[in-house]
Amino acid sequence: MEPRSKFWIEHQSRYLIGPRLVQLLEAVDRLGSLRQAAAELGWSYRYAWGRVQQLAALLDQPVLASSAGGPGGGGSRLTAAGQELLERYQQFEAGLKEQVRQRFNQVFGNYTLAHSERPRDHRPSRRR
Amino acid sequence: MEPRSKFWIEHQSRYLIGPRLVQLLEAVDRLGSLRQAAAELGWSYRYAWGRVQQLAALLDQPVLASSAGGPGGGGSRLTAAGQELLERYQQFEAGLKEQVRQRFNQVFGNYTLAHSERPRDHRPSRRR
DNA sequence: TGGCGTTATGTCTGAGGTAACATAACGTCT
DNA sequence: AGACGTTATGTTACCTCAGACATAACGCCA
Repeated sequence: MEPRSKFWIEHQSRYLIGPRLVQLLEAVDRLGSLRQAAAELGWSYRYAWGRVQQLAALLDQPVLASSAGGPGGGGSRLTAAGQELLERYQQFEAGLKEQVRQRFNQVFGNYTLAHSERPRDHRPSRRR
Repeated sequence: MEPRSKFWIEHQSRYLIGPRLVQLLEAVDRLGSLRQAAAELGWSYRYAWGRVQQLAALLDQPVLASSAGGPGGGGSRLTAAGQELLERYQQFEAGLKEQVRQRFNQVFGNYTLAHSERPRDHRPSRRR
């Protein structure tokens, strides 16, 4: 048994950013290209572009500074706003998964799935 | 901006239980009827039943002890296994949301959505 | 015996999120 | 001029899952 958790941030009750979009921004930052970043995550470029646009619309400012054409065909870099949001989210999420894991171990450390125990009051072979 | 989080537990990489299913089990425990519990959460009985079956299949043992017919038309109670899983999950989740909120405030407490700042190097009116 | 409220189960639909397909435009380099 | 790799964008298809609909069976009670 494994604990799972997900953390994200909303703005005006609309999804702003979460772990997957952050992964995308990290990849763009590292690779300098939205297309390459999408490919690395196994996303379609179209989808990745849409996610970035959605974020930019909610922030009311661009997340990527992009150019089509030019050396290498063009590329995308993070804007200062995109960079800052990325870094803040990374700090936000850092360690939280570990806290979840610790609490899970505290609570479920001595838990055994009961089919390894002998059941006491169990009607015999009443399988549906 | 609001932090959001979700916690659940998997077993053999398959979804076992999370906040919504726990809500259902709590309601069954309180009301003594799966149908009434589903109604309280706004679920269809069919859907609630399916969720419980899925959990039981993964646990390899029943979660509810049910009877059709009888006083009140029948009903469902939690099995000991269901009860224990419910209680452990409740302990697991308790307080975690608060920890998330605290970390969010630490990291984003002084964050201002940038359209309230004056941008420095911004091409004028380059709207798409 | 018929009504009632429940459990049990098969089947179908709808919505959201993801991916795929198809273009167009851009700028550099050969 | 043409090839290349990128950004930009509309449209379509799909897949999962939440939920609805329909039906049967059960056991008490009037």
